[in-house]
Amino acid sequence: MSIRLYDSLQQAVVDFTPREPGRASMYVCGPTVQSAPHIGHLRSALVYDLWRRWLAARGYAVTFIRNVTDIDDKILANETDDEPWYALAYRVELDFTAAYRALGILPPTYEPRATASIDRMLALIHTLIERGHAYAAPDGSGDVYFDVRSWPSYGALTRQSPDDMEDAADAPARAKRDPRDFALWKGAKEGEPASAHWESPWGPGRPGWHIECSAMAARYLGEAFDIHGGGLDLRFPHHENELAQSRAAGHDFATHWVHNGLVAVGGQKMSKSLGNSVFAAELLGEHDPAVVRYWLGSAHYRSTIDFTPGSLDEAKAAFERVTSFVARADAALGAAADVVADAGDGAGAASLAERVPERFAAALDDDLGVPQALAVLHDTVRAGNTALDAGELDAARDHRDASRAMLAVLGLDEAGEHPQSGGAAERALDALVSARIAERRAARAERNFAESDRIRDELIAAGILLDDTATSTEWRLDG
RNA sequence: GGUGGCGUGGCCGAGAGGCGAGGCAGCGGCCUGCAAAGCCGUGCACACGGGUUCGAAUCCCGUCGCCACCUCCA
Repeated sequence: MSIRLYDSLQQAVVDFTPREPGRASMYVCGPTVQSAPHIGHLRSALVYDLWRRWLAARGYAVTFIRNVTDIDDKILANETDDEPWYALAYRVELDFTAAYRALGILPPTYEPRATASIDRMLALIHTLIERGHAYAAPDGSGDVYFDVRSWPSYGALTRQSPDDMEDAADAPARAKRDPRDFALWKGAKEGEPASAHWESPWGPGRPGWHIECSAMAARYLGEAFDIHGGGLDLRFPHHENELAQSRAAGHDFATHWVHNGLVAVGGQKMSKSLGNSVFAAELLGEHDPAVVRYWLGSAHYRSTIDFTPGSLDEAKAAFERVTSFVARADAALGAAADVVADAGDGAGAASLAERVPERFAAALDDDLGVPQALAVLHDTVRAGNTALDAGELDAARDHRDASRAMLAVLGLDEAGEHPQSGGAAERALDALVSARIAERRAARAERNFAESDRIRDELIAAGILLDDTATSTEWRLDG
C-alpha cells in the first residue's frame, strides 16, 4: 500500500520512496508575485495541497516548502512611481495568501521569499564557478551564466538535447558561450532601482530566476529531498535549469519530480495576450470556494482542466449532493460527530486514512486519483441516502462518518457544516425560517395547501429551499 | 525542426485486454397533498482505417484532428 506517483524525470508511475522512513519533504514552486492570482495558480497550489494532505493522512510527517519569487524582471517592470517593486510584490503576495486561504490550501511549513536567500544563491553560484559549470560574462555586464555545455546531462528532465533546442531570442546580444546558457546572476543595469541590487563578487546585481529555487530548497530541505512540484509549464526551462545547477553543484536534489496540468479557458490556453484569464478574486467572489475546490480537484491533477461557463454549476450540484447527505444524516442522527481531524501534518491525522473506505485510499495511493476517489465518495453518499430512506441509522452513521473523513482528506470538510450551526446571523436566520416552517406545517395539517405553498414559494424567492422528511422539514440556502 | 500529451455516451470526466467508474443533464417509476431532496430503472460511449488476440476503448502500425513546452508563465 505504498503511495505511487508519476515522476516526470523517470517518465513513469513509481513508488514514492522517502529518503527517511516516515518523513516526506516537498518543494513546490510558488508564484512570481507580479500580478493577481488566477485559477491556474489556484489549481497548482491545490494539487500540492492534496498531495501533502494525503501524505500526511498516510502518516508521513510532511515538510512542505513553497517559495515566493519576489524579485524578478516582471516585478520590476510593473513598479510605478507610487508603488515600488517590493511594495507591489508584497501586495500581490497578500492577494495570493488570501486566495489560498479561501480555497482551504493549508499554509506551507515555511514560505521563503527569494530576497531573503540571496547569500545562499551567491554561495551556490560560487560553487558552480569553482566546479567549472558557470562563468562570469567577459563583457563587463556583471552577468554570470550557467555553462550548459559543461553539464552533459543538461536536458534530462525534458529529454531534449541542447542541439535541438531553439536558440534563446536574446542569445546573440549577450556574452554567452552557448545560446542555451542561462543567467544565474544579472548585473545591475542603468535605470534599475538601487533597492533591487545586491552586492556580489561580480558587482551589484540580482539573482536569475532559477537559482533561487535551488538555493531555497537546499536551505530548508537539504541538498536532497523527496518531491519537487510545479506547473507543467515550468518543466522547461525552470525545472530543467534547477536540476542542472543543483546537480552540477553536487546536490542530489529532488528524488521525484511532479508536474500538474494547466487550466484552459473554453479550450484555449489562458494567457494575458488572449485576455481570457480567470482571476481568483472573481472566481472566489462569485462561487462557494468549496465548490471551486471541488471543481479544480475533479479532474486528475496531471490532465488539463477546461474552464467553461457551466463548469462550476455542475460541480456545485455534485458537491451539494455530498454535503446535503451529510446534513441530512446529521439531522436524522442528532448532533454532529467529531470525525474531522487535522489533516495538515502527520500528528493526529494518521488515522484519517483508516476512516476512509479502502477503495478511496487505494485511489489516492495510485498517483493521487482524486476522480476515482470522488466516485467512491458518491457511492458512499448513495449508500448513506439509501440507509436513511430505510431508517437504518447505524448504517447511515457509518456512511456519514466515512463521507466526512473523505471530505476532510480532500480539504472539503468545512464546507459540509450545517449553515444553521454557524454564527449569530445564521442563528437569527434559522429562528425566522423555523417560524415560517412551523406556520407552513400548521397549514399543511389543516390541508390548507394554498397557504403552505405560498409560504414555501416565499422562502424560495428569498433563496431558501425546503426539504420535507417524514417527521420534519429542513431548510438550506440555495447557494 | 525537437520534446511531451490528448481525442471516451447530450456534457464533464475516470479507466487501460474479458463484469459499461462517478457526476451533471434527460427519460420512466417509487415516495410526496403537490414539490424539493432521496431511491430504483434507463446509455449497446471510447477520432478514423488496418492488424495482433478466443476476446481490443485498452496492445501494434498507419491516418486525421487538437493541445502544450522549446529561456515570460502555475
